[in-house]
Amino acid sequence: MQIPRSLRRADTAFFARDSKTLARQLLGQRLVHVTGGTRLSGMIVETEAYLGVIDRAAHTYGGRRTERNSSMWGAGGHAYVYLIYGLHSCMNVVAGRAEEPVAVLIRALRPEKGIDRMYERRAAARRDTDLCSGPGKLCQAMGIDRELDGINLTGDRLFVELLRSRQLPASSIATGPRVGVDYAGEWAAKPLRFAIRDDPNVSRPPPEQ
DNA sequence: CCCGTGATTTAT
DNA sequence: TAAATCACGGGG
Repeated sequence: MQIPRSLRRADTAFFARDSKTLARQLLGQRLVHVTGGTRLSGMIVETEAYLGVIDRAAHTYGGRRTERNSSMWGAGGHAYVYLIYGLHSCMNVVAGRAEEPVAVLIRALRPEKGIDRMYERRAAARRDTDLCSGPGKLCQAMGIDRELDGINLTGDRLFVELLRSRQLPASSIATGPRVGVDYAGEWAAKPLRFAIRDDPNVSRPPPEQ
């Protein structure tokens, strides 16, 4: 089968931008994990931007630099994967440049390849929209865990395929406050969550603006 | 609504 | 060294 010429991989330059722009730019692109000789993939339909040292909701707020968040301090184009609530992995795409600890949380995918494998990994899922409709769910379905923390996203294991060269029109992007950051004061309300409007795989539709 | 679950962070 | 926290998900 012919691979479309337009299908290129996101490179270092693609990731080296501010996290808010990258969060929008990632919508409609494809996340791929090659594992155990098989390919699992899904189209990114929901993201959140984390703005680094100024952002009270970010793990790097105030310049915090710990063993857990060290991937966020590296160059853009690497993964930041961490465990939350002792149970669930969450995957971020590190944006910007080294020493600028900004990232984009991947919150939901539309499952594409390896859907049968995803069901095997996620016993609780009843339909396709249960597979990747949340940051923990998609990591479980895609087999992404802390072993992949710090991995280079321009390599051959975990990467982004660009399905569109332009970002989606603003009219098809829903925005809203980020999820689960109520502790973050004024930063909790900022519209830093982005989703493809009306996509059934979104973890929860952002409130109407 | 509540609760599991445990690494990480922060307080003492 | 101890306590609190937590970018979540599943089951009532």
